[in-house]
Amino acid sequence: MNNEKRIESISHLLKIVGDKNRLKMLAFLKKGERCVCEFVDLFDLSQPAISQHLKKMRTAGLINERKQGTWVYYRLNDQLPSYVSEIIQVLPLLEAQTCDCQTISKSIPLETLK
Amino acid sequence: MNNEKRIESISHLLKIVGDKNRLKMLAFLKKGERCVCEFVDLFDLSQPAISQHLKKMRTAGLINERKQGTWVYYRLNDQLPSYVSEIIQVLPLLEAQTCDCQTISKSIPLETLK
DNA sequence: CGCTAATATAATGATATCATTATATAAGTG
DNA sequence: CACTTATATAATGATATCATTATATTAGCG
Repeated sequence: MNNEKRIESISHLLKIVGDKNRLKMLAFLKKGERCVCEFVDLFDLSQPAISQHLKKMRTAGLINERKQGTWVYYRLNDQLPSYVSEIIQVLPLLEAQTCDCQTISKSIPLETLK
Repeated sequence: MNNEKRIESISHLLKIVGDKNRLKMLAFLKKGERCVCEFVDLFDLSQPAISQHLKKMRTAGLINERKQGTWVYYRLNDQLPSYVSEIIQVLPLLEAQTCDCQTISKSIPLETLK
């Protein structure tokens, strides 16, 4: 890849990572896999906005998805470019703010309840 | 600084760094201090556009300036956050494409010619 | 199979970003 | 001090980005 293309690809990835809400989502994923509905509960954004952010990050290779019935789980890609890993490292851990039992039960896959 | 503010400040910096032309400018600064006129010669951008990009990067603390007569020189700040250093490290070296003697003489401070 | 819940996509409007042209500032020079 | 050169700032238009509302899709369930 020539320099121009290389710089463009870095730029593209940094634009995906650089959005405030997406950074928060990445911070939220630091502790592990999360269900879409957890983002919807935690973030002050509409469900379509969440879905679109997740799609951008998935398309850019930042996160991976796993579908389980109606639910979709996302996790950090473990093969990220070093400079992206470094960014994620400096992000604070972001936890769910409130202990909303309904939310939690919704986010647990059926199997684990059996 | 709370998590929200911290994430916002990271986001802000990544947006400054994430622009394609600014990334190229940072790549161009990897080899050392450069005069504004060198950017104007090398980049396919108007002089005001260059000036505005440099200002954004200076305001964000990415680069430092040194004025010498009419000329203004910029260099990478040597105290960058780790994740920014990492980005700059992976940038390819960007050199002036053509050996334009007029350009070079313009960019050399008077003293060095005496 | 019809209903509900979870998620995705489409359409659209608001705002941010970037580039350009025009103009200002400030230093050097005859 | 008028003129030129280097750089910065202002004004403005084009495009990109982001959020919302509306709608589609898909899985599970009675």
